[in-house]
Amino acid sequence: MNQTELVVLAVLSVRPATGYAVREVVHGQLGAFWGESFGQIYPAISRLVADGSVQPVEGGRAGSARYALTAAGRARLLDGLAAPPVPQRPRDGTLLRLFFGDLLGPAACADLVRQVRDRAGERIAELAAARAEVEGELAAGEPRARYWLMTISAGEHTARAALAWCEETLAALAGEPPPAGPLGTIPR
Amino acid sequence: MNQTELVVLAVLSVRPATGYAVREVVHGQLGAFWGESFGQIYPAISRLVADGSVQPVEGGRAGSARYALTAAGRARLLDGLAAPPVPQRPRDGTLLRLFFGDLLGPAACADLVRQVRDRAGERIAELAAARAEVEGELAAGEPRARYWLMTISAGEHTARAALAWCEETLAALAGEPPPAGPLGTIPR
DNA sequence: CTAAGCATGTAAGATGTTACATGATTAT
DNA sequence: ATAATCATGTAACATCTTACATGCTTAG
Repeated sequence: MNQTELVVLAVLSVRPATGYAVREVVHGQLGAFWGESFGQIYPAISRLVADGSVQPVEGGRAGSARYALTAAGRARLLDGLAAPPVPQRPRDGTLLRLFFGDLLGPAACADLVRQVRDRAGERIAELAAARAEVEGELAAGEPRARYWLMTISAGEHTARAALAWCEETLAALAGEPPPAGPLGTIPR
Repeated sequence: MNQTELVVLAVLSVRPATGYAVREVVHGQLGAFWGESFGQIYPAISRLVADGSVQPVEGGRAGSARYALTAAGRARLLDGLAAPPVPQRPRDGTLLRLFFGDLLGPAACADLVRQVRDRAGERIAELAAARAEVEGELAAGEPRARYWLMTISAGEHTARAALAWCEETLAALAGEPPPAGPLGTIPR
């Protein structure tokens, strides 16, 4: 089972849904740490139907199909969740550019860092809103909300760390301008 | 130009190298935020030779070729670095499993978090060693070291944030055991 | 000599993105 | 009506991993 099939099974374990709705959940609820496109989700659902993990059920609008987990699908989901997470290949374009910052220059580097900072700021606001909502659901007696809060907290820690790093790095980029040799010093 | 070609050009901008040595640099110096396999690097070098960005030069052992940036390659490198970083699709298998933590159970979730914590701890140690080395190079007059330290600092902030989140999350997983209804309370 | 490390490359298959094509339903 | 949103799917292409096959060089 691949990662896309795993997340589709997980989403369908909550309630039956159309392919479109699965993607909505992935973007909305899991978007902070997971992404899928239609081009992956629809073929994944086809495979899951073919292997009996999932079956179409009533309840959608005409011309659309909602899918529900079968018992076999639930078993496969639990297997997949129990397997160790697949590590993701690291690929941070900002840090790559910063590592070769002497080619790009300090001003362009500062621009990149400011973009990271701004995105982290927006992210913190989004996560605060999500936290408020999920805390409400927890208070309303939704026991899974306690797990949802852990993932929100992960995002918050990460975003705050990014913010702190950005401030530190912007100071470093501004405070020690490139050794362009101020008049009076003799570069050698 | 794709991301692999960009990083190959960037590495070759430092000094000419074999494909094998490019990969060594990517793993060793950039490994904290970038990854490439031979299956990507060798074809990328072929394409860069074909389009004149890179050319074979003398200096390797027999049967191997070292490659150097051409003027055109340097121009393409600067273009590529100036382009906005390509955002990476998020895919955190640990957070996915935690989000659906009620399916996996609190004990398995705690195991996952402990693994993240242990990896973060190792990472902090590695980064401390890297920092010491790069600070030495900065003191020895290597001006690019100041950029290298910024990327090390990013790793440190991220790893410390991960550590803090893990401790918090382990406490949450242990402190509020699953609402299995202690004797005396009436679940409804 | 022989093992470890240096070095190159390809082929198959998995994975993932993007754009396109199509059409139903709902709200304004 | 008509625009926005819901909904499904495919085809082309790009990307990436993994395993395999091969052989040189250097240190012990």
